[in-house]
Amino acid sequence: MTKVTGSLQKDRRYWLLKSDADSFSFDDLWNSRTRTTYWDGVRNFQARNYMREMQSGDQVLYYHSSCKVPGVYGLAKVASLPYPDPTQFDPKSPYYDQRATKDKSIWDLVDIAFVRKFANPLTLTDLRADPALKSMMLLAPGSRLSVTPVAEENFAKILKAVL
DNA sequence: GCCAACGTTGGC
DNA sequence: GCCAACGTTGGC
Repeated sequence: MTKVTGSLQKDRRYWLLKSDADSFSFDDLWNSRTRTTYWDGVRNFQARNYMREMQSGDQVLYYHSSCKVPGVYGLAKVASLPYPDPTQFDPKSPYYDQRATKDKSIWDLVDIAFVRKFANPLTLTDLRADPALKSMMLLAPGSRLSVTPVAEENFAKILKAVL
């Protein structure tokens, strides 16, 4: 019997990350000293599981939610392997999780680095207007996941539309 | 600010 | 393991 589990894992190298524009926008990332941030505070298991699949260099669409014009505002990339989210251990953090121990991290994160800003965002309306993008997880009815994989062809289409 | 959709929690 | 209650998300 050959064990094939590992090789069957889908090769996802493109992602969409949602950020509440009020808390940390793409401009905040641009204006930060290192132009890199750690994506803390993910507290949804499915989102976490996607994050655990991330590899350094994966490309990231940076999406603003809960704002006047929701949409993709810039391009970023994964700049680390997944590692424990330190806020889960901090009783003073709103993201504190008392179930987590240093030996058993429940919530993981990756570093995200700025790549480039778009002259104009590709808005949610734009995304919905393109039938080719209909399969995007972001656009699924009722979808609230803050971390979703993006198919390579969709990623290419979005970049082409915006650059 | 509203509200529909979703995830999580906890009583049973 | 069901499911009601609750909290959160996020577009509008």
